[in-house]
Amino acid sequence: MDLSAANLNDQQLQAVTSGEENTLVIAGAGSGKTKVLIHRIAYIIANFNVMPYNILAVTFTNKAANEMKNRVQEMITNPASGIWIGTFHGLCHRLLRQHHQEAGLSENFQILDQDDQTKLIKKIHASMNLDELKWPPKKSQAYINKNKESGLEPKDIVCGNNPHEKPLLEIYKNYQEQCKISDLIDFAEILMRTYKMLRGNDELRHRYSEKFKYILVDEFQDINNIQYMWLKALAGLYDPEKQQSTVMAVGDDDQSIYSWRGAEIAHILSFEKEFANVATIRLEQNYRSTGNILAAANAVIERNGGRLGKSLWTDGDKGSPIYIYNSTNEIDEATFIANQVKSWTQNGGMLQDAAVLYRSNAQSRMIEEILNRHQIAYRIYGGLRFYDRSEIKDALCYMRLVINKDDNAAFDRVINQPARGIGKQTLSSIREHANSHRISLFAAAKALCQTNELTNRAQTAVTKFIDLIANINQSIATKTLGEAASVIINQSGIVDFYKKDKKEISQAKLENLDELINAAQVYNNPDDPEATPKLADFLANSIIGAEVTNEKDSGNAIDLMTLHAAKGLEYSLVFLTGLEEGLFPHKMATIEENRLEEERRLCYVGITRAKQKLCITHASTRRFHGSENVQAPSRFLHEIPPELTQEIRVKRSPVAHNSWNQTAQYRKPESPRKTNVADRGGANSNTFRLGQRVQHSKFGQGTVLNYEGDKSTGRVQIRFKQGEKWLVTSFAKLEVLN
DNA sequence: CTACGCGCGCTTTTT
DNA sequence: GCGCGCGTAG
Repeated sequence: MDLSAANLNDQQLQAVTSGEENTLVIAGAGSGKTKVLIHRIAYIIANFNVMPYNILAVTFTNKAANEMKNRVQEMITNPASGIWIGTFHGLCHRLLRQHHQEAGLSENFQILDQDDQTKLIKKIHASMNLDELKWPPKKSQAYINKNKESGLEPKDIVCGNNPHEKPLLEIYKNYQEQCKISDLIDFAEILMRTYKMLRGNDELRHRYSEKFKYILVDEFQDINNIQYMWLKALAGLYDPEKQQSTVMAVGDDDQSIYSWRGAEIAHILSFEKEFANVATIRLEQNYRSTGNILAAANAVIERNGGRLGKSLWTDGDKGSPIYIYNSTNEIDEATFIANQVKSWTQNGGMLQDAAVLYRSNAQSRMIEEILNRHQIAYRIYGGLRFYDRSEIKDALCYMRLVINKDDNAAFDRVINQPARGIGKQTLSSIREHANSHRISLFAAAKALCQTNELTNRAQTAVTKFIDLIANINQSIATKTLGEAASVIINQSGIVDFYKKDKKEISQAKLENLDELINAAQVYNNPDDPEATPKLADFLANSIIGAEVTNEKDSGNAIDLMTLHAAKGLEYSLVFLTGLEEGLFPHKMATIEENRLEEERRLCYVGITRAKQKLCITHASTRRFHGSENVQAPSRFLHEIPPELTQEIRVKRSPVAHNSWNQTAQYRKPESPRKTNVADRGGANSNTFRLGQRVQHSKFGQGTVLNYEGDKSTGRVQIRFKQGEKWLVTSFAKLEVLN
């Protein structure tokens, strides 16, 4: 295979062409790790006399998996379809579907997402009469997931009479029972069950470890216990007498930011110890950022202890200094960003080459508001996913119920959506009957109707619902997936429900439902593209296989996102905001040293997103949870050598906190993507006049006292009953009354 | 059943 | 300050 065209540096080449030994690639930010991974795959196929189906490549996100699939496809001439490329969850799910019997699941098992899981746990708490204050459902959820991530089922846990754990274990048991009744498995269970299936089934384990002669794992620093054990099982480590797979683990200990999700960097060390003959290669040459940015990143991350050790370098220029701006408050911070973005675009920069990063989502509000005010288009990256929208989840739950009437989570969600007269009382009778007979809610509902144990009205409504599901089930029997989706969505009543409502939002929901039908029509099982698409696969895929859509058209807009969401991305211009003690590093993380180190890694991730220009901001005061706080600069700011930085001071008219009301006129965007809509006010003239009467959706009627600018760009002061407010007219939705 | 009002809590969230 | 979840009123 000719690699000369690939332009690999020595270390990259060494990784790509390593032989049959296991390899650990410590890949710094921007060091070309995806390039190494895909060239490695092509190299294996060309040089090791194996077929694509002998290769397994694992990632964490669907986005990464899809990117790898596409790039591999481009590189190799014989079709890559045989390669298993996917996320841990996607690949495990594929194994479970293929071997559902061995895994103890039925053919159409479905997946309980995080939301469903929380709801189910709450129901269990209620049925156990637990005090929600003493036993927060969140704690139970964490307990269950943590144990599953360690591979512990309830039967594996010994807690004796420990009063702190005993009820949790009881909840875990009940939860598992409920999942079993409903034929549902949660995210953690996908992994645990696959691992247990492989561990407990020698024939199956041998088959797959022989199949996957080469295994590649991306983002290895994020791997959790069960994922690591799964890898060991597939690589043949539990079968020392057999030939073992060749594993390449690629990761960056400095970018481990998901320990709170169970990721453990220690697995990198375990990998070096437990796998035979591990060669470690470091990719330290950075092709992304300027010298100053890398120097800052290195200086910050050096403060962490216990690193594997790595120092990024570039043969490019130092570039501009790292700009630091100390704002008076968060309004000033956002205004500064808006102005900087303006001069960036005025100097020929593109909006989509810029990003604003923040530690927590709440910080985006003010930035959105000011960007709106300045007519700068932005997108929130990592907002609500298509499949998380309520109408879509409702539709999916109808589909789930149609293929499996025992799916309690689905039953719960749609039994009275749209409202069909089945109230709390009726539901609790159903639930009680289901719990005492250990049957599903659907079965319980049916039983209660047959024995006339409900009020007449309730019985009629419940019977109607049961018949509805049965009828739909019948009518889709011979239909294609797309037709079935359409039938289910239309007959369920959700379409009529939204059609009756003339609000804009309902219209959008109807469009989303159409889009879902569309998705069903074009769906093909990525694991088995030849097969006739099945509803069960489509449903599962919508939960674990769907890429987090950040809307089709990226358009010319600046990206706003959390630091966590930024991992893996790069921008010419990056604003790193809110570098203040308590916010970043976050207060909750400053108590323990290891959590502080994770915050520092997060900072490292943030800095290394920037290609050319990095702008760090911190506010002297910031409004939080409703009150104003004095903010000290983040310790991370002091960790950047001053010679790399340049403090920015701007001439500005003082922006006092209350000079205009910063929240009253804020309206939450309905879509993750948001571009500016100028002049949403309902009036026809483009200016206000003093004394004009106006109507505001929240504050009621008021009188215009003062105004600045016109309706599309300005703001207006209005006296309402509850006081005087400055509102930004482009989004205050004011109606002129006279 | 829906609409409103009150109280609580509040980091990040690949699947 | 805002959203949510729960409780009560209509």
